[in-house]
Amino acid sequence: MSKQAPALTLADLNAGKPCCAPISEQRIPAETAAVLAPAFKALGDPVRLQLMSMIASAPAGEICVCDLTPEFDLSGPTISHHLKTLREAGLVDAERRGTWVYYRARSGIMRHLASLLHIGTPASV
Amino acid sequence: MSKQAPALTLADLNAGKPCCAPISEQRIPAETAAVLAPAFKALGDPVRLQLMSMIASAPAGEICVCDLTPEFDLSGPTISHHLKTLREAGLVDAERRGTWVYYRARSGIMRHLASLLHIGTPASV
DNA sequence: AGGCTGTCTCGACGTTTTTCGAATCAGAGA
DNA sequence: TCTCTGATTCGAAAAACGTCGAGACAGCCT
Repeated sequence: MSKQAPALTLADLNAGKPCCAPISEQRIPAETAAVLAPAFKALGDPVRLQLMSMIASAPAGEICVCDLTPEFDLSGPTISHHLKTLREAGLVDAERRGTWVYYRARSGIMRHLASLLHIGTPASV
Repeated sequence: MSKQAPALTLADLNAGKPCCAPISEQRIPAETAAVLAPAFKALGDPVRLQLMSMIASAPAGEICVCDLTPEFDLSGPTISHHLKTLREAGLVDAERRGTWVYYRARSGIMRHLASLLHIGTPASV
């Protein structure tokens, strides 16, 4: 699974605490930024953002690659590559069942990212 | 390659509605993804994520470039380039006052992005 | 077994991004 | 005016990225 050996991963961050301070309340240190940035980067492509949305909003909580691919004017390998990026960013999990592979969102991570971006009420800033 | 001028911008999206459905509740269409992705992409770099955090958490609600630059082992032009990226992504506003330029976060946009990522509270975590 | 289908890996390509130094622009002050 | 400082733009080079076709792998079904 881990091809590289980063000192810290997104999952580690999430495991440590239920959440984190929004970036508007506390300046994030360089190490934290290095761990978080790849997750945002993964969402920073229109295709991956759509994929993430399709996965996260799948009625069954998961969705087959075979349902994802035909929604784009892109080759199978390209979609597979984007899914791998999402996987390596820690945003989704994949599971093979027979011929098909199903993806599901890692909601804890998603919540983590949402909290980071959240800004309190304008007045409280 | 070079696409046509984007018919829609992040600011437009935000102006339309106070917020939007989280991607976990509703699959986002391609056009929306195309508008949103650049914002996440802008946050997808460790330097920019730190810059964003410093700007968003600035006590006065704004911060001078002269206070940002010395915090990194990067050249002035490089920091300036990242700030431009943040600006063009619609995440921050810049204002020149005399010799110095001040940046402030566009909290409406930030809230918008946070809401998008937010996942309700399904039984499974 | 053999073939078929769905998914992923590999190698390659053109494009985009990150970074720098040099040059330029904007304003303050002598 | 002329100079100094802060910030941005310009031009270039290396690295990373998005995309593809070809091939490999995994699990069905005759």
